[in-house]
Amino acid sequence: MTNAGQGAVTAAAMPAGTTIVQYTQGDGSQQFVTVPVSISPAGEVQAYQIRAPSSLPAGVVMATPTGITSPQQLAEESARKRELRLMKNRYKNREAARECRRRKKEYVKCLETRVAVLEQQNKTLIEELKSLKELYCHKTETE
DNA sequence: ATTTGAAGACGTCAGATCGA
DNA sequence: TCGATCTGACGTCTTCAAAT
Repeated sequence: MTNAGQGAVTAAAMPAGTTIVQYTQGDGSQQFVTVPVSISPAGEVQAYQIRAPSSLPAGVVMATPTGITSPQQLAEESARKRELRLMKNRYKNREAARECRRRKKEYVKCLETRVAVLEQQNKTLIEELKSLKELYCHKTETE
């Protein structure tokens, strides 16, 4: 594990040319993503350096390449970028879906509460109408 | 104890919407 | 126009009660 210093980020080397990047979110929770990198036999990250772009959420860092020249490397690099972007999208989407479901549940709960209140009001009004009718009938009978 | 079906939670993708 | 966000739809997994 190496610590990049920005937002408590750590990276663990994986066997198949990937690394697991651990990052801390704004709320302090830990998240993990796998990122393809080239690792030297000594376990050092060779083709990437760690930096923290402003477009990422607080605590998230992204690996960027250094010294890439050939078209093949460029293609690999864009594929890696695409993969990283998709991973980020998936993560955000996951969170958004959770939040969406939470809001939906809350909304349904609110509606149910409103239905209960309105049903109670309806009952009360029916009772009131009933007693007023009785009162009216009684009055007309005595006249 | 095992099986089965319903209900709920979750992750993912695609499309809609909105603000810069 | 483009990126970010929201949400509906779909498939999968888990849990739990009822049936066998």
